Amino acid sequence: MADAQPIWNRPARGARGPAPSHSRAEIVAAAIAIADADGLPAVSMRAVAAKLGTAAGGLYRYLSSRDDLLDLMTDRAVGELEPYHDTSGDWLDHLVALGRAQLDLHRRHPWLADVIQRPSAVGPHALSFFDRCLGVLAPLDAPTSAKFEAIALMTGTVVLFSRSAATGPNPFAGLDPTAHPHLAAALANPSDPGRQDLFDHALRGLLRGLLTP
Amino acid sequence: MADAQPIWNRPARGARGPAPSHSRAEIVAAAIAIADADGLPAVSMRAVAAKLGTAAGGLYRYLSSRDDLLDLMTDRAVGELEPYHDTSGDWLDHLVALGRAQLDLHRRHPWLADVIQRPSAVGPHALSFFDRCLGVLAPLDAPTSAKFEAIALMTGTVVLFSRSAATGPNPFAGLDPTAHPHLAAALANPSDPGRQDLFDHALRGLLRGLLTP
DNA sequence: TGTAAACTGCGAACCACGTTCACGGTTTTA
DNA sequence: TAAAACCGTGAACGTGGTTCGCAGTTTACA
Repeated sequence: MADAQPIWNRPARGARGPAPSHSRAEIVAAAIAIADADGLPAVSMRAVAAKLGTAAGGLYRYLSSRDDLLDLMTDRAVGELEPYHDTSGDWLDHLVALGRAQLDLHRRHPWLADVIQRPSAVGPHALSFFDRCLGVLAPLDAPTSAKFEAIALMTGTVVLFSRSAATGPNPFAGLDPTAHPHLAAALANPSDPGRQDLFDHALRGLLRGLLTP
Repeated sequence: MADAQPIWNRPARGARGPAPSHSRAEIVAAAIAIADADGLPAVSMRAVAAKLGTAAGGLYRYLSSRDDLLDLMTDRAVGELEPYHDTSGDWLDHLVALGRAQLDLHRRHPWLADVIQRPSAVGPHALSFFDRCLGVLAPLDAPTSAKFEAIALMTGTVVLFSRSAATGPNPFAGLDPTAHPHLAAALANPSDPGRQDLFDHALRGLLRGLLTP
């Protein structure tokens, strides 16, 4: 009953009692270090507590659930996108640059793709990012709903490319060419252009298609 | 060591011994029923086994892990998209129609969004769907990589809309207007056009932007 | 100043989960 | 007919999130 509010609006500690040995920031940092090194499944309460030299149950003095921890991790990582420098020039260039920064962030923290979609993970830094994108789009005359979709799908594109970079060999091993003729034909000719600016090109096309009449 | 192959290439049973009381199809149907009713976390081995009136350990005669079960569930659900009727007319209209069918599928099985991204979930029906999309795009003169991205992002759009329909109230409750001015302004004027064809419009814009020079 | 309330870290415990295993019974192969 | 392969069962293992009681510590208040 103590957490009717999301964790960002909850105070870290009360007034009485001894000073805590740790802090939310310290716990979140340890959890992110584990996730960066060994992946999200390795982020167990016991592992995080062990990295801090404490017991698992003690973490619940600082958070009320593992989901809270994931939310804090997410928003802290998103905070690495700041500070945002000033807006100038074309909105499309600017938004693509924001998307590329987001992609870099996801490459640094591959676990982000697995936690970022949960609604509870929208924290203050995520709001700042969202607000920033809307600011870039402000001079554009497009319906608000279209701008919302565009930003959401930009993140979707980031997740897509981040995941495809982290995945192993393609899942099309040993498929039947007669059953899937078009797929076989497409895989036959490796007409990949420069893999470098594939992301830029895709994101540009997406945004232009979504925000241009 | 028995499952070096993905589960679709593994035989269901051996030659000797008594006839099995169940089948993979029956198990998958029970699991899907549970997921549809109570969500993906409710799909535990024990719950699926209980619905079949058997013990949890017995399921491992048919599958080798819970991930296998999720893979089978995914591909079976994707199979509901078939049969595909003949191609005719504009490629864009056709692809949007495929996307809408995909969205209907995700509304019927909201848990799909949480399992569809895993690489191991690409089964024969998913390959058929992919091949079908490529067939629709065949007359189009665009690089293969662009077509792949477009199809992947189409699925991303479906997941986005499916999730936003399933999510509760918006996560922008009680935000600080001074900290996020653009966001507050955007939320102030409810300029939502008809929520009906929002998906169609977004998907059209996305595909056109991605596949048009 | 003293006492009660609120807080701290700690460890044991609970429960659910995925998975394994030995067992007795059943069907096929040789 | 005997051996081999398979079946379902139920108990068990290990791990995970979470709860709880305990003893010690700090603050608020009379």
